[in-house]
Amino acid sequence: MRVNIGEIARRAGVARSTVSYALTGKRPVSEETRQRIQAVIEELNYRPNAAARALKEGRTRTIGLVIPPASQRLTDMQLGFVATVVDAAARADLDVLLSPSGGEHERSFERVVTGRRVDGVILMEIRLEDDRVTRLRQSGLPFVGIGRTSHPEDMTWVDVDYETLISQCVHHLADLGHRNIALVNRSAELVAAGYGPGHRAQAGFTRAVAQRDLHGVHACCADDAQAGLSCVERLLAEHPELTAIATINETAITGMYRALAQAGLAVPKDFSIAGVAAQHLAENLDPPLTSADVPTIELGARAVELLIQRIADPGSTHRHLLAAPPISLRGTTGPAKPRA
Amino acid sequence: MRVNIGEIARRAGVARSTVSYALTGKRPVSEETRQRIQAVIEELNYRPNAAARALKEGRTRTIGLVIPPASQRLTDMQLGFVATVVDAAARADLDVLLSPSGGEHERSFERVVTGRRVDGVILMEIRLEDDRVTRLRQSGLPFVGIGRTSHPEDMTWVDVDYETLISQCVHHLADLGHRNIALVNRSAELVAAGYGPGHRAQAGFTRAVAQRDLHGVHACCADDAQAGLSCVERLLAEHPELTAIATINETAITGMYRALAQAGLAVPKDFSIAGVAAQHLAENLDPPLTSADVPTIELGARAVELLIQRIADPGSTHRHLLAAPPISLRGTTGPAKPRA
DNA sequence: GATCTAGGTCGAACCGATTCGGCGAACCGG
DNA sequence: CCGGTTCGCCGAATCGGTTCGACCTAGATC
Repeated sequence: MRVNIGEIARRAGVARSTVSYALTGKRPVSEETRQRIQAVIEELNYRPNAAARALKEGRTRTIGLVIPPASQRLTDMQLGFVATVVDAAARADLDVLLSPSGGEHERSFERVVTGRRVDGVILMEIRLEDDRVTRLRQSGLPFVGIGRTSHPEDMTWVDVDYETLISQCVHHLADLGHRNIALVNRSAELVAAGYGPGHRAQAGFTRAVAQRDLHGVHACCADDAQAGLSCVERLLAEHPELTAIATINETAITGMYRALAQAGLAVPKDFSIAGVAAQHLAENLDPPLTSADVPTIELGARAVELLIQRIADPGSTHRHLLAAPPISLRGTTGPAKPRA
Repeated sequence: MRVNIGEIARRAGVARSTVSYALTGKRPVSEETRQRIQAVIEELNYRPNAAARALKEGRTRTIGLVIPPASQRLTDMQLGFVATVVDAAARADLDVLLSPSGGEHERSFERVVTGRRVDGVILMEIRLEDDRVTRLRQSGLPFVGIGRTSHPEDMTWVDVDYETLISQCVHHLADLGHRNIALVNRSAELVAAGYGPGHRAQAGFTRAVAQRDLHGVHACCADDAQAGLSCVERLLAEHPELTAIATINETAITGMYRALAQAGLAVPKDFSIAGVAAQHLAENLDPPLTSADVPTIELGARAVELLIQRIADPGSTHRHLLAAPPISLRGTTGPAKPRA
């Protein structure tokens, strides 16, 4: 049942190399022979064995996509990245090997990196100090980060400019008269582990707060609605002066809404909230969130594009793309109104 | 820079085969030699080339996961399946090759199926009549469906028993006194294309409505919040007698909530709603949805398990798993109250 | 008409692993 | 001391492609 190139060659009455050339077009083959070969191929529904080809060619036509451990749910933004990476890769006739990293999944990452299973890697959820980056670098495998480390010059990446975006959120709120603003970050563990967006958002927040001479509160919050609810409950109780929230924690937003509603605060009349989120999520919240819509589609596609370039020319200089989309006003921010 | 088994053998002063045996343990190797080999391997950080191994062994230690085209957003439930499949596969030291199918991505599916890139396939989003199933069957590649066709006996699958579950939802609502209930299905195109859950949910709905002598309305609704909103607006206008909704459309639920709120209907006081959804989603909605929580973790893990069995013994009899989890009451259903 | 060129094809080497048959040395019992 | 095992290792074949050098034939060139 296993049909290989030798079988095709035999039935077509030619050498194996001729079949190969007919397929790849790397040397001319007479029209007549080509058609004979093609007929046999279609009759037997032959496709070259990917492993054999990979072995000889030294490349697998596959890229690795390293995602956060699957057990922890992906955020909407991460999901957007995965979807567009897969999409862009398929468009370039590349397959995508999914590899959860972190925790118990070290083996998977190792296999992908050192087993030459892929031609290159796209790395998500990068930490400021990230040993996966170190591993990839020393392995010589081309890779592109969605996110960047604290020394981002000597690697290729695309990233969201959380620092600027959160800063813009704060300025926007300040323009509306808010003086007491909280930043709801992602989980304390994630931030402690050196999660880049967490740190950069905090930096942008601190900067903007200082520039506008505001009072800022920083809070970490686990990635689920329940955590968002209790986090905002606590903030409201401990900081009665707060009138607005800026956040990068997509997953907790519905919980935040709930906490505000339970506290009798209407959005945006009594309380404002703005953030950085996937457009899809922001639009589908109730009410739709005023947010900087992260262009996951463009970033994901660009990441694949950059990776393809790196694979083609591993020595090329590193390129970067830092996205800072404008804030879309969707009505969750309004003039400041001191709380009762 | 490329270190292969020959290099290891040379440095360790043994034959290549000996290195191989030391690695796989398929033949005894003296402790002394083993350690010498091991030392060299660690020094050079050697890992066997996956393509070469796959070529010789005839298997890739990789499974394919065929997902709906990436451009269309995955539902929470689908995302849950992907996550748990990846997780379970990693646990079994299998890699996962992601392949979007449908639309423009036919090539990707073909590559995966006929190029022997994978040892087996998990197929999501199966239609009642599905040519991908036909293709897989004729290719002889082991596969497991998450979902099933209209002739489900001769394939291996796990699935959610939408028919029973929606029927239970209707009975639950009828028990609460509701007499006029709508089923909000997924998109008309999806149902028209023979999307199994859509048809089976409709069948269960029709059955239960008949059994309890109710008045039932069936509506299709695209997979987003906006569509949910307009769908329910329309239902409320055209069918003023409705007091409850049963649904399998996860993505549209927030929109439905919004429509009810805009119509001045409180849930569950004035209007009830129940459905089939991923537990994570149901719990995080506001208010949390009374729903049959699909055990994505168990189903995903079982699908991988069944696939591993099929790969090991392709001739084994087909097994099935039909999940019908109990309904979790979360407070979106209450006694019927005729609308004003 | 001899030489050159280009098209078309073949045969063999090669990619990096696994695996089978076999061989020498050590060991054993009789 | 000899025949038979067992242990440890080696060499070669193999998986299914790609690719390089070589060869043959026709047609073009001078």
